[in-house]
Amino acid sequence: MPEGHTIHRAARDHKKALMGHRIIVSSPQGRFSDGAKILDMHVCSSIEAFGKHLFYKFTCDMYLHIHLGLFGRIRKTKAPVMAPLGQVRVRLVGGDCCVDISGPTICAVRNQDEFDRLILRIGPDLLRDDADPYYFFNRVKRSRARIGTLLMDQSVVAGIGNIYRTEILWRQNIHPCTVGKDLSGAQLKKLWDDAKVLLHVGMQNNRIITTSIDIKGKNAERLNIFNKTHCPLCSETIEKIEINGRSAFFCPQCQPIG
DNA sequence: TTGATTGTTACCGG
DNA sequence: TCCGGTAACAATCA
Repeated sequence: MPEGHTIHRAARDHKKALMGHRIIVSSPQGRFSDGAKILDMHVCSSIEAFGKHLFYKFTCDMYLHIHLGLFGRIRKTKAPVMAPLGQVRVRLVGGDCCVDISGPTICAVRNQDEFDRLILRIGPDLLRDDADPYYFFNRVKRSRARIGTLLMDQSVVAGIGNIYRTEILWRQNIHPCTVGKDLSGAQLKKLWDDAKVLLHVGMQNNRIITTSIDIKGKNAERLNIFNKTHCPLCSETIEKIEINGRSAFFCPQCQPIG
């Protein structure tokens, strides 16, 4: 479910609902009792997203670190608090808000030092104002890896997942197997700018939208070629390949190998 | 029951 | 040192 926009959206929403409140952190299924005990009843002082990582900071100077992985979900509900739905690992209750987190691959309590080291590993985040595009350009230009691999490497650029990878490369007419070194500065600048726009659109709408078709229609197509059979531009048959174990799609006509 | 899935890390071999 | 492949982990749905 989550690419970068999901996490940043959650951070924004949860800030309004949880910050400044005393928070009860619990593990309804008893699957994360260590974190729950440490953070019980402290005030939430900030919530921030870095790429796909989410950090809730508490006044006891500890962070709750969440990464949803492939299957994780965040559900926010209003009081009264209901029985948890599915395998809820952590529940945050404060103000009139209840946040349930299920299926995360990372769900841990961090101190300041651990937080600082984690942040260093994360590349420029397309959804953060402080993101440095030149770091991304340089990493790609020096690399012999395929751009399809590099876009998913969160130390190169943070926030892009499997669906955005396919869609962004199609929009820029770049074959996913093109080697990083072979891309021009102009191509990389367009790639960065487009990715940034798409992630912001995703955050606004709370869903991935990469088509320019009217997004208000309920049945409007929201993706161009991901999981599709034909290219919406040239009608060519879309090809499916695996890159680093994940499916990638491309149009052989619109995305010639560079 | 099986397979697929909007993710990441560790480890190994070339 | 870089890059690709594999396994492991997570939860849900068709």
